[in-house]
Amino acid sequence: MLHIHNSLSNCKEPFHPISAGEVRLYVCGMTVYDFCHIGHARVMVVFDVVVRYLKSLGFNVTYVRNITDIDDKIIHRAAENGESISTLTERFSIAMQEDALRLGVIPPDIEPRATDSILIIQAMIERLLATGHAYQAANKDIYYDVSRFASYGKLSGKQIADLRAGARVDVMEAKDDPLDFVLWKTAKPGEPAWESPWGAGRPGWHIECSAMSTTALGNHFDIHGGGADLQFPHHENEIAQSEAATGEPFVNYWMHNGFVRVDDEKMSKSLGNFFTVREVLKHYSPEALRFFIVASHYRSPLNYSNQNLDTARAALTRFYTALHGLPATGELITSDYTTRFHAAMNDDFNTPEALAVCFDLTREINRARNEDKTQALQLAGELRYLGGLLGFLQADPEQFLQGSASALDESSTEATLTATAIQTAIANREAARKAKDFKGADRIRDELKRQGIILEDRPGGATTWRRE
RNA sequence: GGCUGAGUGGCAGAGUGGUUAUGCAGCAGCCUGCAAAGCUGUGGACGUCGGUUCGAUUCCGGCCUCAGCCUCCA
Repeated sequence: MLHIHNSLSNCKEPFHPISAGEVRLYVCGMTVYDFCHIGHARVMVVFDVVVRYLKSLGFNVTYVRNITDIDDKIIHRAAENGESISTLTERFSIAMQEDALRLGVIPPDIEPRATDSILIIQAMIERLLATGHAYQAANKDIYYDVSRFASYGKLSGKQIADLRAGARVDVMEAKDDPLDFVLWKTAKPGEPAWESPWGAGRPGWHIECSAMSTTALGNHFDIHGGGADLQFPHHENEIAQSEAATGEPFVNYWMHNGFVRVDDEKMSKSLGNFFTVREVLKHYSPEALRFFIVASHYRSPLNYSNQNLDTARAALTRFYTALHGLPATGELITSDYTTRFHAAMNDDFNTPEALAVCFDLTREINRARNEDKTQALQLAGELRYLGGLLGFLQADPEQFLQGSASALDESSTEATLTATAIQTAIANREAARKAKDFKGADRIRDELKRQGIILEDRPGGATTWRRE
């Protein structure tokens, strides 16, 4: 039985979908004005694992992840760059999708954009005005009236009174209450704008997710996810908007992933301490980055460091070394390892524990490979299957082991030996060994090692190689 | 200040009221011409002070430290 930690109750709860056999899931995607950083990668990978696992349990999953392509930062950045908003957002939407693809993230079923959703956003604002949950201020902006939504704060565990006490006063705002938030912003001269009953303007940030999620998934759906920083106010506001506009409960399970940190500080665009996905992928394989993310529980903080990425790479080498020479047989036979894996994943997607099972299975494969090849093949198939549920171990082991970890780093590719050159060196060493010229043989091996090539003499007499 | 969450062995990171997490690194053995890989064994831990208990790293309370949210942010 799958249990999910629900931010609404702050407890693990048994998961029951609204419609048997179906899961409808919405995740807040990114605002496209810059490249994805590791924090974005984490959201994408975490929910990719959630989706893969839900599917493996037999659920028919509808996964929606939006793209925010209009907001103040986008407007500023486009102005800074001297490019149009659509050029900027198109560029970074494509970059984001490329990054996701390289990380092995299965694309969402629906990827709505705010600017394609203006009409449904306006329709939702109309309903909120009609039911008295929103008002037009003196400056023509439309605001949500938080005081009209009794359960405001239920997701973030905040009391309206506490929020008011700590609210920062912004004299420029025309709100009735500092907690009210904008649904429709009147355009200033030169700003992008859409016509509306309330004048030309653009949607506020929160309303787009309410409009897009309920349009794609219905007024009431199963899971809504995103980074922990969105819990308040973004998700709190989404609940307020959606439930006021539809009169129905909005979401049953809220999932929030923890942050990526650098030196124990949150990685974020505003702090400027972020590493972009493409930057990291110059030095590490996408699979290593994915392993690094999955090796921590999704709600825990994740500290970014080269050392942790190196560990991830070493772990993958161990897996692929075990899989090497044990090709897929086509038939999947599962064992107790799969049972244990499921028990871990059923416990709020406990991927570190699931990985521990994979490591145990790996040891079993290594034990079996020389004694019982049939069993080894079977276990290898099981490992590939379980790895697939986490989105890795699907590559050809030889390719993984012989592909340079930094193959994407242009500066290092030119110095890399070709496979043919390595084979030649191995043949020369073999000849030296046959002639008992171990000094000569070792010289060749040391030379290869110096260039990042590790030789392994197999029991049968064959020599295999891999890159460090 | 309010509200969350966290403090585990050299590092990363799960978990549990009494019995092996797991990976990397270390040590020893097997294997090897020597290595590498692999296997076997092994050392090393639960912020702090109290309480509950036959027994707590695990439950409860105080304290200390850290992070996050309360403002754009995944």
